[in-house]
Amino acid sequence: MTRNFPWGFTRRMERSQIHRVSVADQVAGILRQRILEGELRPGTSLPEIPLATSLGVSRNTMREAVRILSIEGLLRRNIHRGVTVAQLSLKDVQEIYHLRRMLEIPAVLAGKPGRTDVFQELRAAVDAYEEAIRSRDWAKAVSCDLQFHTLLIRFHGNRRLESFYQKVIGELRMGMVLVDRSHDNPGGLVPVHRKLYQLLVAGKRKQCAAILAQHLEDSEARLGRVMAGQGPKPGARATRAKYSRAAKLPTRADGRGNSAVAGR
Amino acid sequence: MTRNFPWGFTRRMERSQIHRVSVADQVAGILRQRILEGELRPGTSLPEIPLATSLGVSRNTMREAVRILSIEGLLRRNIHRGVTVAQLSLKDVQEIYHLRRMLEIPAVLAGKPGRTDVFQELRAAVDAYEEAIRSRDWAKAVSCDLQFHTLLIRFHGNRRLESFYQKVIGELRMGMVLVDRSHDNPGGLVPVHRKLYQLLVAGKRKQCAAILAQHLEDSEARLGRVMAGQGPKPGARATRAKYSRAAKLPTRADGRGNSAVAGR
DNA sequence: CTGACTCAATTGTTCAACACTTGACAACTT
DNA sequence: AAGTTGTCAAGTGTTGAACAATTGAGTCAG
Repeated sequence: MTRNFPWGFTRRMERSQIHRVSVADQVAGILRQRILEGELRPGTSLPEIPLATSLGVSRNTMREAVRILSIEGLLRRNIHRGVTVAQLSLKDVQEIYHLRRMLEIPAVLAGKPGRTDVFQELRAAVDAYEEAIRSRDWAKAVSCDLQFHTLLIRFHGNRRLESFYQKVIGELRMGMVLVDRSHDNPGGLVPVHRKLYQLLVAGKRKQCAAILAQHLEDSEARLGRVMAGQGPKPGARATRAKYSRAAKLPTRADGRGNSAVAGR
Repeated sequence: MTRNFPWGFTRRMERSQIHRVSVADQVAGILRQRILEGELRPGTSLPEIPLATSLGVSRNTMREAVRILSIEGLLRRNIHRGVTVAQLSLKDVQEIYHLRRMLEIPAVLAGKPGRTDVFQELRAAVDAYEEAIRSRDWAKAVSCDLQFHTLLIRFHGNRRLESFYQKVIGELRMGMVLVDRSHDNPGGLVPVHRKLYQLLVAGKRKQCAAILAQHLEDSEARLGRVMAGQGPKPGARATRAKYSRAAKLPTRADGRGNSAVAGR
């Protein structure tokens, strides 16, 4: 239904391009990105006022943003004691991998050859993964890794499940930045993903599921090892976040510039 | 670690019983209850200011509560157009039942005889269900029904999964109040639940799973029929909620009375 | 060393004001 | 009459300031 207009726009463009997200959502998106990218480490304390002024928003707006993220599980809120970036325990990791096995394996088994769209995206994710490894961009590599698995979930064709899975994967990513760049074999997982993809397009679902199960097992074991290694450091707890007034949100008067702020 | 004190309290009681929930959470709990009980029907519009004054809280606090519920999926927020109680579509119902099959059936299959605690709670849920039917308390009956299924999920032993399932079930309940009291055979499901319970304690998991699958199938079909029957009524859309200043939150000066407000 | 007290810092909550959108209605044009 | 353009009220988004409540740390007498 995209009607064409003489001046070259379409109705659809008019609606979709215009920047129509609340400031609180944008702030939440920025914080989410910083947490997921590891700039804000688990356990970091986030006082409202400095955080708000550093982003150039009011305290109320910042509180809304913080609330969004604490409901999403990225922040932990202790009443009258402030919020901190959530911290994954070993038990959390076990729970998350239990979920992954529970959701990803049936997803693979349900992956019908008809979903060519998903297959294409999977292929793209594997390629991007390989490219990220080649250029030693570890952060992007992690993203591609998780993107691949998120796409597997799509075979279930269930929006609620997909958003739940993304939330879970987000928590995991927060734990993985704790692993930092201590990857022992960074590129080792590309062939695994490629193999999974090939088995999938070949329709060999059971074989694919078996390899996936093994892959998840390995992945959990590796993360578990790293987390056990660098246990809780009581001295370094409650790190205070440093703020720079550099990255401010655009004021309304400044214009409606960057629209690529929203998270996920 | 519950130390006893001369005046008869324990440390644990001191911490847990004291009313230490933010007002916004309480407000969210109240609204959640009203939505889930059907007092606020799907599609109802909820303007901030009257809603805030009717509960005796400030507009900001009400916005906090609304934010919580919209992230939970109970409210739908249209920017600059206000919030409405979320409305389930037929597709939503299909999605939810897909999830239920996906989560409940493996849960039953994973139900080991060792979980006597869960078995006891299941038994209690069935009994309460029967009692609710006997006393024709349909709202409570629905609660017991859903409580039974929530307990099944506990066999997975995964907190994240359980909270996700509860959220999904909450949405479903919102749809079920739409069904209203049009239950054709109200008590018909008690024997099914009892049968499920018995098969479970007997360790006959596969048989139990089969009956559960059938039960979910029937349940989805019935809900689908009812929803198809009373389709969207364009005239009755955007109903405005009526507010009575009767039910106000206790002011701080009034005391720290009711602590049973928090949701879930 | 313990316990009571003080005090600064931070969070929870409220209030009032302004900016911005939206939907509806009246006025206007053709 | 139909469509377009002002106008306006109602409601939401955001801000800034204020006050209440809680916490954690420091102080000081016993």
